[in-house]
Amino acid sequence: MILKSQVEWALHCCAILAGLPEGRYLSTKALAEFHGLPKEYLSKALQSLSQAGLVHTTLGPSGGYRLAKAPAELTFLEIVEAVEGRTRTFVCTNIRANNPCRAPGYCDETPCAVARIMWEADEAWRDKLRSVRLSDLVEILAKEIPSDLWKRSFQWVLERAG
Amino acid sequence: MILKSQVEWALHCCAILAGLPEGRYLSTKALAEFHGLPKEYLSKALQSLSQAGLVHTTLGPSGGYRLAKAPAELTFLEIVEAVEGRTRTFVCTNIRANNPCRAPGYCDETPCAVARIMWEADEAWRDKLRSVRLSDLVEILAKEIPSDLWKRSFQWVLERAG
DNA sequence: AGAAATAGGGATATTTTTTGTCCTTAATAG
DNA sequence: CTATTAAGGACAAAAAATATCCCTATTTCT
Repeated sequence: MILKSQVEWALHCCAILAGLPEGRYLSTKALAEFHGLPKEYLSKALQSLSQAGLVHTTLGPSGGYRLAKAPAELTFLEIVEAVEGRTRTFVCTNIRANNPCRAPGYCDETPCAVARIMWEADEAWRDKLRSVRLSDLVEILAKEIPSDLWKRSFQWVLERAG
Repeated sequence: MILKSQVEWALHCCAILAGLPEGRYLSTKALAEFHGLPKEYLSKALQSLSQAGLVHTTLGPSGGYRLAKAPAELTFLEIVEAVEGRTRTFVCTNIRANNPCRAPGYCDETPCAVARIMWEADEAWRDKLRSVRLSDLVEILAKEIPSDLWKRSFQWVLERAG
């Protein structure tokens, strides 16, 4: 069970978009080139962000993506779920229903105990992701990325932002 | 990203094995029949439990599986990891290394910040699973499964345990 | 000794998911 | 009018999940 690589891509892209000046847009092409990713496929991840309402888009030359809200209002969970979906990581197929000792028409009232426990763990994972904001990531990056690289990257993005 | 169905199977099988009297064994055949699962494939999940040292096995008629330790000493995490593996759910492909602004030979000192955050969430998931023991599950099941069904199931298993 | 049942594990097949490419359409900027 | 963009559908390739089949060594029972 491994998350799609698109999750990683989306998070890094959002980090870049977080640094974009107000009202400007960055294209799939620029984001793909910056991260060394296949443009067409990255596009699917960005479309997921768009459909989830996390980013705004514009068409035409100088078009592209920008965040739909402030980095402090955008959580990791929102980004992860936009790409990966909201279905729980544990799926209960209710195999207890196959127990040969059960009465034929017997119907369960509560979800399976195994599933409930697994879902609690799933929730713990989501709680953690919900507690981290995009702005937290940007703060960390600003601290640990060498300032010259940080500046050059910022400049690189600005030159390509519509 | 969804866990293998074998995880569900392994958890349910361990719950059954937890009720097995000291020194007795239950076969793949019985476990598969009880849960309505494909015997050959379930066998792979049980082999994973065996390789992880969570269960003991014996060969021959009356052979099968029993827990290698008390249900109170066996955590959900151990079972899940035995089947699903111990690799983290988020894999970092270090796409920051593709940044065109980086100096050619530049080498990162710390893991990517995005990965660190995702791994923390992964740890939260594992922490939760580690906090639940197989005996906790058995307690819950004992409470919510109708007592006649519980007894019949126990009997069913006993009749097939070697 | 022989027959039957078992776990272990290798080989293979099928299905689903992930990853990726290609192309068309509508919108936008210059 | 042209170039560029996002959106999205169709399709292809690769990887992973889900099986199935078969052989071997071991154990139990007769």
